[in-house]
Parts: sequence; structure tokens; C-alpha cells
Amino acid sequence: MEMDKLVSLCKRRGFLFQSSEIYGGLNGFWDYGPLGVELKRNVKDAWWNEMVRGHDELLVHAGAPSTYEMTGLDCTIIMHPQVWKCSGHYDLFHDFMVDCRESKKRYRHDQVRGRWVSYNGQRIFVGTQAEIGHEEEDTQHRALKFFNLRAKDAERLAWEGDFISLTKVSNFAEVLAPDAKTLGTLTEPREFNLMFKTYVGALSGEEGAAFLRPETAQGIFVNFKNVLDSSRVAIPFGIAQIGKSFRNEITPRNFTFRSREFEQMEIEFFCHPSQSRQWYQYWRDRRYKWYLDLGLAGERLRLRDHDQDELSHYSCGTADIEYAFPFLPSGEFGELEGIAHRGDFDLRSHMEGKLAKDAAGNLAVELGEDGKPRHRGSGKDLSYFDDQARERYVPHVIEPSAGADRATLAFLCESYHEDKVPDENGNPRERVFLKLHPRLAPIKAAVFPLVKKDGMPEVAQKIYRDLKQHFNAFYDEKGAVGRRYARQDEVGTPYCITVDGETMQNGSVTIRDRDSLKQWRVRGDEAVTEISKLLRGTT
RNA sequence: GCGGGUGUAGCUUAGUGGUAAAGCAUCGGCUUCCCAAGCCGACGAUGUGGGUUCGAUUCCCAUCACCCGCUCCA
Repeated sequence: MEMDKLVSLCKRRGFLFQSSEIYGGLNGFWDYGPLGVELKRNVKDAWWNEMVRGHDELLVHAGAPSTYEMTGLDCTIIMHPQVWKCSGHYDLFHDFMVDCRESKKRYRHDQVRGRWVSYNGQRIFVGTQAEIGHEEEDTQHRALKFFNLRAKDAERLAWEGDFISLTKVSNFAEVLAPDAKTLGTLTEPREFNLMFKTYVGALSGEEGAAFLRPETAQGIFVNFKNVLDSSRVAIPFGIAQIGKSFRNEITPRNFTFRSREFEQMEIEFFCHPSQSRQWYQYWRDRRYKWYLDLGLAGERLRLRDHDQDELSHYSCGTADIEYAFPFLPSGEFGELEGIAHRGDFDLRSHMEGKLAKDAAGNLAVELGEDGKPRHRGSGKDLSYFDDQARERYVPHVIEPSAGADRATLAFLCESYHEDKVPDENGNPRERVFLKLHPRLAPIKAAVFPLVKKDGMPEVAQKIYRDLKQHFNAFYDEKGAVGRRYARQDEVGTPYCITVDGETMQNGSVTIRDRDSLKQWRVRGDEAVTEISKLLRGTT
């Protein structure tokens, strides 16, 4: 499937528009149109209903170590700035970068090191990215080359002091960049903040600086105690949240795949440390199955366990659910959801302060140069007391974190089909249709009078109104019926009900199936029951 | 962020330094008893901002967006 066909269909039929299009658009932002909002809402509802409302806490589910509870939360997008310092996002997402005009490389400002050297009256700063221990070798080699000297002339170079960070250098015109041959190729350091910054309060000053959340998860952690104290849940249990997140992506690309404003569906599942491994396995498989059940059943979907070296410093296991999006090179997959075993990193960080691995490889509060915690925690006790076992502990966390927009996009890509159907003369004619799972389809059923006369519209309208009581239905009486079928196929409507001459005789109507084009007759007054049955049957 | 390419109606395309063309789609009417048919009519475009010019959609500059490659990717 060519991606531009889907993009074109999405725009033409009102699934997705570029944000602010009449002003020329805004890179990395997308709007959902009338049908897109229904589709995405169905995706989110399918998730919420299955994960939260429909969860049976009295039953031990297949693959689960025990029963468990599920509950929900909806927290703010802007939170206390300290949340992002303790979560690690502030340090990770906030850098100054310099670009090299010659080599086209980009460096973190604080990671470029170097040393001053003079020769023949010229003094330059030789930058390097070589590893500790190889810095001297690298800088000497490049300094010689720059001054057009031979190796035996090395002692004619006058080096000054020790290696220092580029942050200590003010005049970049004297800097030889790590991969450059000429001087002064680096741009001025530019602030590179992956989090959107904003200001709380009408007066904007740095003391009011805050961030739009880059993930919904932290809101769950900081409310852990509130949920525990207010809802009688007991470990093991999960807190689910659906909401917008924001990341200032460097290169938003590939339609909605990498957007700067996007929606997440996240669960933080809290369990006893001794059971966390099993729960991780359970959620990994459970979440994979969710996509399978909703129609991503082909080879384009896969579950991939991260290699050891891919894991975050705090994680003891992470798996991605990935989809081979058509815009990716053949053989490559894009992430739909990550299921991470996060241990007690998050709760402890919000208690004690931001954690980091110490020399012994254990998580400990990261200290600043002054010996105090680099980012102070809340100081609140977020441990859990199990009265049955008389045991107190900091729960471990399993985090299934899904992208609502990515899932929606994957469902669209997977559902796009072209085939040939016979036209009124029996000649094959190209048809485009979205083979969406009925549960996801924006419109569940369309109702047509075969022709706009002989009382058919009135009968069809009655059925339409009945259907509308139960689900999203669509009524159309204009033009040839084949065209009306085609239009519904293109937006993935699974069933069309048609009122014809026979309806006027015996009250029966036809139901047409989107995928097979098969038609059969049912009683008009049972249309709602029939369609409901069909929607349920395939769910 | 860098390099290359592309921007004409909702979509696909044509064309020109001097009134911007068509097909499809959409809307209205007629017709039509099952898969985009037919007839009549209607709506509708040079991404944005500058410059050159008597006149710019066309030439130049900038900008925005999209595509490809690189870079980045918690």
C-alpha cells in the first residue's frame, strides 16, 4: 500500500487534517476530522473498556499470577516542575547543542571537550569527542594536521592546561570542531528542549516556568498515594490514564507517527517485587493480544523483547509492540506500545530524589557537586503496607504505555484495501475500502432507500432513527445506490441496510456486508437487533 | 538541524510574463429497483510574504508545509 493513498483518503473523507492548514500548517501537529475523531475515540474506548471498566477483578485471568484490580485517573498536563526533575526527563530532555557547518554533525555542547594549543603565534581550541584516554592522541594528531606539521614536530606545539569542556570557551571562531579541518565551523549553542516550556501565572518569569508533560505516567506516580488512600484498592492493582502528551520532536515525520502533540494510553501496574517478573510477562502478552483482537493480525505486527543493552538503567525488562508501517523501509518496524518493567525507580525517585546507578550498580539518589541530591524528591512516603503479610515495601511497577494516535494510524494502514468489484454492467471496477474491525469503524451501519420515492425514504428513516439510539449510523438517499455503497466502503462502514420494493411488500430489508459484498434479508423492525448481533459476533 | 526535490480546485493532472484548462469528487434538479451509470446546472485553485515588471501562477528572494536522504530519537 502506498502511504500517500491513505493520506489522501484520510484528508478527503475527514479522518485527518494537518493542523492550522489554512495558515500553511504546523509541522508535527494533526487534527482529527469528523470520522477520525470517531475512529480514535473507538480505539480509546476499546482500550479503556477492556483495561479498566470491563476488567473482572474477581477472576484469575489466563497468564496472571493472581486476581488484580484496575482503576483510572485523569490528571493535569501541567504539573509541578519538580516532577520532571525527579522523573529524569528534565536532565535527559534538556540540552544545549552545537552544529558543525563543515561535518554536518551535531554535538551536545557539554560533551565536546578540548584543549588550547598555540603554534607560530596562533592559538586554537582543539575539540574532540574521543574517549577518555584517547583524547591526547586525537587532539595532537588533528592539531598537527591543522598547522600542517609532521609527527616529529609535535614538541613545537605549545599545549595549555588540561582538557576542558567546550562550555568554557566563549569564542567559537578559535575552535577546531571534533570532525572539522577548518576553524570556527561550530554554531552558537542552541537550547534543545524536548519538553514544551510554559509559564504558570500571568507574569512570566523563570520562577513560574513549567512544562507540558512529555508522558502521562508521572501523573500516576505522583497520585499513587491518593489513589491508594481513597479507593480501597490493594496491591496488585493498576492505574490507567488516557491523555495528551507533548514532545518537541526534532524531526516530526511520517504522517501522525511522530507528532509533537499526541495522546497516550498508559497503565502503571503496582505489584510486589517478588512477583513483578510474572506480571511483566502477563502484561506483555495481554497487550499484544489486544492489537491482534482488533485486527492487526498479520505479519506486520510483532512483539519484540529489548536486548539487555537497550534497557534503561532502571529497567529489568522491556518489550515493544511494533508495526511495520508502510512508510518505513522494508523490514523496519515502528513502536506502537512499550511494556516496561520499571522496578521501584519511579516511586523511589519521587520519594527520595532522582535516582541514578552508583559505582556498585545500585540505584541511589544522584548527588550534585555540592554533595546534596541533584533533584530533591517529595519526601513523602510512597511505600505500601500489606496488612495481610504485615510487610512494608516499595511496589514494583509494570508500565504498558501505548500511543493512541499510533494505534489509530496502524489500524488505518492495516485496514486499507483495494479490490475489484463488478459494476452495473458486470465489468470489474476498482474499489477502495477500509477493512476496519466493526468495533473501530466510525460508522457502524448506513441506511439507504434504494430509490428516493415510493415511500422508501420514510421507511429507511425510521430504521435509521432506531439504529442511532444504539450506535453511530448514517443515512443517505442521494444518487445511485452503488455510489452510496462505495462511499461507505471507503470509510470502513461494515454494514449497509437497504430499503427496496420488497420492503414495501413484506417489510424485509437487505443487509450488505462490506468485505464480502454479500446481501441477505432480515425484517426491517429487527434491523437494530441484527446489526447489534453482527457487531457483537465479530467482537 | 543539513542537503536535494515538490507546492495550481476536495483529489489527480494541464498550461502560460497578458482573461488559468480538464477529468473525478461535491452540491442542486431530472432519471434510476442493488454496487461510483446518464442528462442539465452550480460551487471551486496558482501555499504565504516580499521583490523585478505596465502586468507575475510563471522570473528572483524569503518563509511555511510536504516528500526523499542524512542527523536525532527519551
